[in-house]
Amino acid sequence: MPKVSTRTYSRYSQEAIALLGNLIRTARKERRMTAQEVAERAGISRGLLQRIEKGDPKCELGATFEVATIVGVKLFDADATTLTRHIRHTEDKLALLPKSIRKRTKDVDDDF
Amino acid sequence: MPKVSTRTYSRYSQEAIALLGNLIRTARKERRMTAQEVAERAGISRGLLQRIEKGDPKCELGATFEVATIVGVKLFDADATTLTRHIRHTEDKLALLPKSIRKRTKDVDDDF
DNA sequence: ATCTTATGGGCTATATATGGATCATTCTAG
DNA sequence: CTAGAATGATCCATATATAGCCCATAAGAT
Repeated sequence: MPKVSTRTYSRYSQEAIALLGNLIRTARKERRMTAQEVAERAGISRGLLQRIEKGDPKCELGATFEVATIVGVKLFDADATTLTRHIRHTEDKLALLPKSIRKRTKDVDDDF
Repeated sequence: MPKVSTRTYSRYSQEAIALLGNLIRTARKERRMTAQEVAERAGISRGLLQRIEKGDPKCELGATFEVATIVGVKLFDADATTLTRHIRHTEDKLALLPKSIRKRTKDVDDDF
């Protein structure tokens, strides 16, 4: 019983993924790199790169980010060091937040 | 013969993924949402959400973006409509770029 | 125009990510 | 303090993404 994978994506997610793919393809061409070239550098197959550039949601997060990095598309537009700083910041923030979230037993009139 | 998957990730990619995970977890808690809750809404398992928040590169791109969207972490900080506009823009840009990249036969002194 | 290469698409086998269950632990609310 | 819930971690079965072919076509260079 195959239990087909029914996973849906919100419009925003789809658009974001598609945009990322477009940015990657554009950056790659601007840098005059061949698909084969980038794929090799990223340690992935050319086919996977194609899917990433096309905006296929079912790709590995790591592979996608790696490719983006290689062609110079900055996620978070910041260098690695800055990212590290941001990470620390979020960690600090996390430390202040509750470890586990408890759902209100008594509905103290929530948002709506 | 298993031919173990040896895929490496640059420091930048790792940091970016880790940061994204942290942002997601932080946002989730700020919104007082339980892991179970978010996972259900995203149509994924709690285990996968855990890995996403932890910054595991081997997650589905779509699942990750979907979760980010649900907890309100904006990739590209822009609404869906704006993203669509950006996509069109990159498409226009792509139209101007060569369809296929030819590697220079004669090395006409490149950038450096 | 021709030659060469990059790209796009399809196919299969295999590695692997994911769902789901379980268990221990930590945390929160009362 | 206590009860219940959320989280973290592990394990297994299976759905599925990926590599690595292939071929056809398009597109750039000469």
